[in-house]
Amino acid sequence: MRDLARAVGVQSGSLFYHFVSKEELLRAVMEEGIKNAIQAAKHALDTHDAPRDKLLSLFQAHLEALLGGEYEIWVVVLYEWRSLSPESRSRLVALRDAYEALWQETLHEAAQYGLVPHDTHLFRRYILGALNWTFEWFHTEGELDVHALAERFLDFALASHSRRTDQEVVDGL
Amino acid sequence: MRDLARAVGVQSGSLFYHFVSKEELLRAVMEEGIKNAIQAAKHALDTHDAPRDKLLSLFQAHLEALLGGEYEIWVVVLYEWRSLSPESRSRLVALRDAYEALWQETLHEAAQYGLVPHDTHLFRRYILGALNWTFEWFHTEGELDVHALAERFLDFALASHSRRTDQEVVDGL
DNA sequence: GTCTATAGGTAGATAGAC
DNA sequence: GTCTATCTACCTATAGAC
Repeated sequence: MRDLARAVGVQSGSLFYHFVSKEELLRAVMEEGIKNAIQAAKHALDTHDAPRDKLLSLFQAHLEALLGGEYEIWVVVLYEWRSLSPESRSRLVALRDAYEALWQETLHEAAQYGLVPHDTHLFRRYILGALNWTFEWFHTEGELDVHALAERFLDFALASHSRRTDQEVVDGL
Repeated sequence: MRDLARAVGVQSGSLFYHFVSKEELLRAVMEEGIKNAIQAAKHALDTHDAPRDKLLSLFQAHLEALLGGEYEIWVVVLYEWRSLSPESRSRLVALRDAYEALWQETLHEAAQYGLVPHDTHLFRRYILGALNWTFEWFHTEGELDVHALAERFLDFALASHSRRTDQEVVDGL
């Protein structure tokens, strides 16, 4: 709390006028991060139509949020769940579920076009794991840019399917 | 430190006879975890020959270590790097690199057989991200067992390549 | 090697002046 | 809304007896 107070230029006690406790402040930060991610994902989906384009834009929105510079927000959104009370956690779980529902929907549609495996529930966890873990190593790779990374990871994810011809996809193979 | 002391049945001060500081204890725990993972991975690789079998056994060894019950070790190995001094971190980075080198080697061989993409460096980060993130959700999925999960994730990873015929693989396509 | 006791420091949070 | 001042509790680590 003292570090945060210094960062915004007030005394540590002053923060408790705005947040009743340290945990409430943590929850507020995490909540804002997830809400922003939801908005970014919705915008990405709204501006694309083809299933593969939707998927790529989701990959890009996710990685841009995570790696785009707001390190401090994401380090807590990713790793401070264990510091929350059950009540705070519940509120955030609801938001996270809303975010993952956007993925679920998009993956479900993609699966119907043969782009991804049909077990979209497990595949979603697989993909989001690969994406979230970039937070641990991306900053050490100077040469790679976020958009390029999204495309490479989408290639990895679609591998089997994207190699099939368009006609095969139409045929439902 | 008091919690740990209570868990082993001594007073908190007694722990400092065995470890000069809290950080040294943390480092020792993390080090043991990674060393065990390296041994498990080496054993897995030693007992399999075919590239796909080696890969599957690596997936299984990784997930068994991570999800097999030693929750307390892995929560620190995965998430307490930021608590270490640069010196402690360096020692652990060396160990982690040794572990990842085993993956790199295995993936390189698999790529030569057309099982995985040729950019094994990025693909390794992609796969290990998906695997490590299971730590966040696996315990909530009562029905799934670790070995089955390894197979499903390997399917996701190999998708494109495993669908090709054996002859195509031999031909190097 | 473990104990008791405690030093020295920091944490979250509060009270009341302004 | 922010300040100063401080309370209470906790933390890592140490000293010296056994």
